[in-house]
Amino acid sequence: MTANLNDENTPISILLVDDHPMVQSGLISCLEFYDDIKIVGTTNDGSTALSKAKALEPDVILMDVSMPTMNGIDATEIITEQLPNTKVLIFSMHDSPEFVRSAIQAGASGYVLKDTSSEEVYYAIKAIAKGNTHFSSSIAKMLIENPIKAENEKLTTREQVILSYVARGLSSKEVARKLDISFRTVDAHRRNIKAKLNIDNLAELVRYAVNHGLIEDN
Amino acid sequence: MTANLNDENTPISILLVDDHPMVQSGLISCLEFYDDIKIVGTTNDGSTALSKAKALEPDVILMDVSMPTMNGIDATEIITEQLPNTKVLIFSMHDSPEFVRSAIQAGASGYVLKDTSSEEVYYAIKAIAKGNTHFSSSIAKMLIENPIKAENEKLTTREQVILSYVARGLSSKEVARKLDISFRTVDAHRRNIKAKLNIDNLAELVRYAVNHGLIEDN
DNA sequence: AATCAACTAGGTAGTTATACCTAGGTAGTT
DNA sequence: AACTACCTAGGTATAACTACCTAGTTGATT
Repeated sequence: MTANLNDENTPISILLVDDHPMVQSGLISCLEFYDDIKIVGTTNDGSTALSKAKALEPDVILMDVSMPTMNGIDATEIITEQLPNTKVLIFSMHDSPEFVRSAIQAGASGYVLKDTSSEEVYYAIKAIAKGNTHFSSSIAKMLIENPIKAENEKLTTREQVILSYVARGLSSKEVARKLDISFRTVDAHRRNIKAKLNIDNLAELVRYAVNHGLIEDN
Repeated sequence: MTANLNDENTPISILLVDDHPMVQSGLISCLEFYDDIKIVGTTNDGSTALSKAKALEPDVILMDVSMPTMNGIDATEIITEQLPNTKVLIFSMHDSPEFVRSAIQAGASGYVLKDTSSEEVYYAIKAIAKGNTHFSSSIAKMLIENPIKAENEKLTTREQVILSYVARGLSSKEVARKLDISFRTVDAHRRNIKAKLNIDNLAELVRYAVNHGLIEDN
């Protein structure tokens, strides 16, 4: 619980991205205690996070997932591609396998849940700034129990799109019109999705979509 | 933005209930600025909130909704029943009509979203401590557009049972066998449910059931 | 060049859901 | 006694979903 200096003299620069003012305040008040890390900017949305990241070139971005106009996963994907020296630490309340998997595939170096302590957030920042990774213990456990599915068991991008529409209540015909494909194709995708997930009714499919973040829960 | 004294000399006592340490820290650091309110306790779960509320008898409880072991709505229902002098202000990121309606019916005096500023949280606390109510503007707008349903628009017990089976993935025939009634009857119930909820497809019905706790979200 | 995964799409048939209709029995209220 | 809400259930017809089948195109990999 003591303030540490990192190896170099310059503290780790951090950009906070979170649309909840209280979470921002909490992070600021908890992290300002450490003098080897320094918050150089804050913002509350993925798209402004892009411009701020380019302007500030922070060492680490603490990134929320659900935000207006651009979510944290999409922002992470762009940032890690354009700014290879900037590491992204996801700070989210969602612990579903799909969210975590998406974050990792988008290039995030770590994933901590919002119910973790400030100490752990600090250590996670230090770890990923050094080039390592850090995941909350429950996330790590989940990744072990629910390993990233074998390639042939995952839903493809197209299947996820189809499922998200179906779970929103669109019929196969409506999805077909939306995507400008035949309803036969939508039908085939639905069958493949259900086969992959070992589900044989629409209700469970909808619950799968809700539980895996394929759909907003309004 | 100046610190105010309230009418009496004793500040408003507040119990924080939120399972996110950063949100707690944020609220503490933002609210300690005002000397007419005082945080007398914090906890991270609904069931411990009950015991702390009884022990501390705070004027206001700032209550999160989604928490482990007991959610904020259930805790609010018990607290407002047993401690009529304690007001509950829901502090949630969920803005769906169902959550808000449940909170109000559970006896909450106000509902603010987590993306609101510390000033608004402060004013909300002051308002409900005086016996008034306070809702975030988007919540208030939503309540006007989507008014709380009248008693005759709520689902009956039988309809809830039917819906819970349907949302689990059972067909009308299967539900009929389960309840030992005709599938025609199940069908009629399904139509009535959809008419009441203004929903015209199974997917939205399932999501309604999930969002209303009619079904475990495994 | 061959293979494979993904996306595409059609045929046929059976099941299920949905939308209309009507209507009887029961329990509680006015 | 009349009214109402609720649960019950049948008829009919259409729309949607589901399960089988086959098969072409594309793009990446070997």
